Amino acid sequence: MYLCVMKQYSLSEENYLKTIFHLEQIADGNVSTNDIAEKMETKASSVSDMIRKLGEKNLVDYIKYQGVTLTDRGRKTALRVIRKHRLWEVFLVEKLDFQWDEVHEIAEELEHIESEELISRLDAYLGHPEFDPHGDPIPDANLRIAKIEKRLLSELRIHQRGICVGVHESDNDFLQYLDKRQIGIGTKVFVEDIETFDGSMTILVDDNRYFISKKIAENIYVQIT
Amino acid sequence: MYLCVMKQYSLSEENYLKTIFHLEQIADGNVSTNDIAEKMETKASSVSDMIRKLGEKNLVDYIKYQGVTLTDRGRKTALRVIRKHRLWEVFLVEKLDFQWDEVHEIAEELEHIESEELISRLDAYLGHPEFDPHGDPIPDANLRIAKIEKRLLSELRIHQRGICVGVHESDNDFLQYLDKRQIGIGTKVFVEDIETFDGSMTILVDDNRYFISKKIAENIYVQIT
DNA sequence: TTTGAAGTTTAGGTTACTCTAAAAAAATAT
DNA sequence: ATATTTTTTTAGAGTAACCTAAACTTCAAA
Repeated sequence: MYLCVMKQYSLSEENYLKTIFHLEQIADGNVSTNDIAEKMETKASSVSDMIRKLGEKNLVDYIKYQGVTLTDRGRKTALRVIRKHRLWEVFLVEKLDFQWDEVHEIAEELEHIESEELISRLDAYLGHPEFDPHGDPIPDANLRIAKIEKRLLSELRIHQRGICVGVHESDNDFLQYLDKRQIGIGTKVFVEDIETFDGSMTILVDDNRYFISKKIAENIYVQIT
Repeated sequence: MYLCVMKQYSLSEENYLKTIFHLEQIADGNVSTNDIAEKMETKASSVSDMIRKLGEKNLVDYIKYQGVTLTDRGRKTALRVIRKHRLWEVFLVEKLDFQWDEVHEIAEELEHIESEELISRLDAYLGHPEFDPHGDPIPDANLRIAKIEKRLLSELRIHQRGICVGVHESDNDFLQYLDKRQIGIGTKVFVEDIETFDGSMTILVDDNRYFISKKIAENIYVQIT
């Protein structure tokens, strides 16, 4: 019996699949060429080329001018990469003491290391974590991914309480902004006041009172408590 | 003050430098195109192309038809890659419980991950190891590499004792051969007899007597005790 | 329903790396 | 010293990924 595990997909292909996966989560329908190009900081023509190729390999369903959707195979491949990315992030933070705003770029590289065995051992070594340092769920070995009841902090009403469970865009500057205020995954927040004019909020975190813009509130996920 | 750490060299360039470094260790003079081609399992013409390019980038000194030597810059780059490779091997064996014959291929990929910070933290996490699982010395942060008094087991004379400190070629089959006989780094061996005809040896390891061919003995490094 | 703008694809070119085949240089044997 | 073999380089071409510019669809406003 032969179990040939060879290089399946190129670095570039994996990155496209990952991006398409993320865009599918937001825009419910087909993902457009332009959206992919923007997210990947490349040109639409390059994207066109690549999705044709991904189509031929049965990783996406693609009709010209109509955008793409991942096939089952494509989605699984994307999830495998995302699993690796998030596990490495946990490793970097938990074992190597990186800050949560320092790990994304490194994990972008590590996520393309091939070995299945490596990932399964890493997963065990980390104690099968369910969430990465930004609160995003980690697909398990069967690529099943937890869905949690979360909503944006900006959706909370006055005097509601919540626990911070994640961030929307993990931009480094934003993560540092949170760090400075000691806001992280698990932090309890209380909405003291909401400015109806611009949607900005006054929140209580531990014994501190912070004034945050709507844009900030739209970037933090909470679970209502 | 700006410290711009950008992608210095391509995966392919790094692999060439590493190979040239290893070949320089063996053949004392210039390294030939053909030797590089053979070691890298590629064609001499590809090598010619690449060393011209490495020459232009001041990573090797290259005179046509005369082979190459690494420049200081080239050697440092090679050592940086080797440092990463060996540290990752330690990680895989010590933390993820891989066997010493399972780590080479994975480390071949991991060695190209960029971040200096990552390596410095990994190094600290592993306790600044001096040797990798095969007994090869790990260059330190300043790229200094330990030299140890080692010689091939085949060079020992009858009735001499030694401690196994490394292997010459870490071929997987060979490593498994050693595993089966419980021979590893630190194992004490005693040369009971040498067959003058073919150089094969009878050795004592713990309470076991093994008969090994000259080829095997030429692949094991020992320190005489 | 046309028409212009926006979005998408195609055509053709660039770069990095690889290859085969042929030419050139160096080493070796006669 | 010349001929033959080996080694090395060059020439020319292929592939993957990217780009610009031009052509083609689609969509939406007039």
